[in-house]
Amino acid sequence: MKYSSSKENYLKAIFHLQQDDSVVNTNALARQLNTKPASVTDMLKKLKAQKLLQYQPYKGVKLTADGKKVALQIIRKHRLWEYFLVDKLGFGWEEVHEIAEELEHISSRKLIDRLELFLGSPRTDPHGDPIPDSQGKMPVIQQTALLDLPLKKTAAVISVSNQSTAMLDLLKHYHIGIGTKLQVNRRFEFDQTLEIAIANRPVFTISELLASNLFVAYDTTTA
Amino acid sequence: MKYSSSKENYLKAIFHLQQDDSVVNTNALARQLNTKPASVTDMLKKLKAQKLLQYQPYKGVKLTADGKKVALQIIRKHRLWEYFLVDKLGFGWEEVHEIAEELEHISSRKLIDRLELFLGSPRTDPHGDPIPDSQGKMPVIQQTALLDLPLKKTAAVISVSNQSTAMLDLLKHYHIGIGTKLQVNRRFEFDQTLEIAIANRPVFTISELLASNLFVAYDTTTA
DNA sequence: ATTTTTTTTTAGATTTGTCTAAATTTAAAT
DNA sequence: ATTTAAATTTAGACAAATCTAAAAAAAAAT
Ligand SMILES: [Mn+2]
Ligand SMILES: [Mn+2]
Ligand SMILES: [Mn+2]
Ligand SMILES: [Mn+2]
Repeated sequence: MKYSSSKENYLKAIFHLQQDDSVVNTNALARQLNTKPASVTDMLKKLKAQKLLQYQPYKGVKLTADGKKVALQIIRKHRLWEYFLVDKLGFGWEEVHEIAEELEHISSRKLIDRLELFLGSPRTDPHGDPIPDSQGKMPVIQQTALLDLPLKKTAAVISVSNQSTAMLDLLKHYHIGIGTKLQVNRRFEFDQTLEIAIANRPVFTISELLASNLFVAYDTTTA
Repeated sequence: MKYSSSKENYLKAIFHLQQDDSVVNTNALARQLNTKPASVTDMLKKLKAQKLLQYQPYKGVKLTADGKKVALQIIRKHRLWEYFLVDKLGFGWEEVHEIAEELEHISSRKLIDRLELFLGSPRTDPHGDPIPDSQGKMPVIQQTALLDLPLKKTAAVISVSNQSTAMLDLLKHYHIGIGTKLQVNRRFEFDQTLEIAIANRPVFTISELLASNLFVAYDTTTA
């Protein structure tokens, strides 16, 4: 029931790359983990021997129920620590990911359950991603792409799908974060740029690329 | 400037075994680290190559200034995390050591400095041991062995030199912890047992072995 | 001063996780 | 249907950290 940091990172990466019941390829994994395809193949054999994933040579890989369970515990730890770093220690949301990559491998179950309580059982991490509960159940958060938001409708940013430092830097520049309330004034046809309005601030425009990575929630009750 | 967990554990163990400028032997280190003497020799050669310690075959080992600096940073992290676990997450002081053994290897400097601030810059950990500051300077805490405490003098427990689970269990049983105020009523000559009095509690006796591992502070101003 | 015991080091293996280079399989293009 | 290209796996090597068994050095005992 105890796996190396390396194995935990593989399981987490596979989980993230695995949409629905699709299969994950060796090269994609190697890219995600900053390693070489040959190393991935080696590790897949070991994880298969531990029944954490299904794997047939050349045919890609998929987590078993056991593998998913482990992955979800790592994700739980990662996101709770991120919340701690931002909410309790005052870190910016763009600097916590790296540190959480280390903290997520601390093994004490009791520690993480108490941490959750201490934090007040938050439902999402600082990037808006849902935090699995201690059973590994991850709440599905209803979200709409910012690109699909009707004009002039106020909505709150609830998650960002790309969390690269470059992207988070840009969001910081615009002062956009999880919970920021905004609306789309108009769409410019020429380059698909969006004009954004935030209360008490001058309007500004953002690129389609940025918008495509922002997800929002808004009141859907019929007026 | 970044060392493996294993190397950090070696440096910390040597630091703890090294009184004043004395030399540490291979066997003592092996015992402390739950490893074999042959493994210790291997590692000492690597640490010497990194100039973290002075080592001549058969002649024992001693930390260099650099080695001490690294050891003190690990000790700082260990004790701050222990404080966090007890003070913020509500752990008992006897259950935090193991978890801190893992947390002490998290590398972010910024994390530990912010943690210290968040905790209010405590001067000692839950076991009464002093916490080195970010420069690695460790405050010396004036302490007296409980065995040397004059009879009927009230004193506060400030540290325990043996932190085995067995010992901490026993202290828990007696409801003795850091900060507990007590006095020694009398010493029994036959087995050197001490009779202890704590306000609002029946008196009880403790063994000489236990007493020899307890350190206290008391008012030394002349009456 | 030898002999015996203890401590420490060396020699040679092992495990885990990684890599490069070469071989193999699968997929795409002609 | 071949040929070419891309993806994946194998073969062999390496670094880190550990171990067992044997050799060597130092310390203790006679
Ligand atoms: Mn990680
Ligand atoms: Mn996150
Ligand atoms: Mn440790
Ligand atoms: Mn402690």
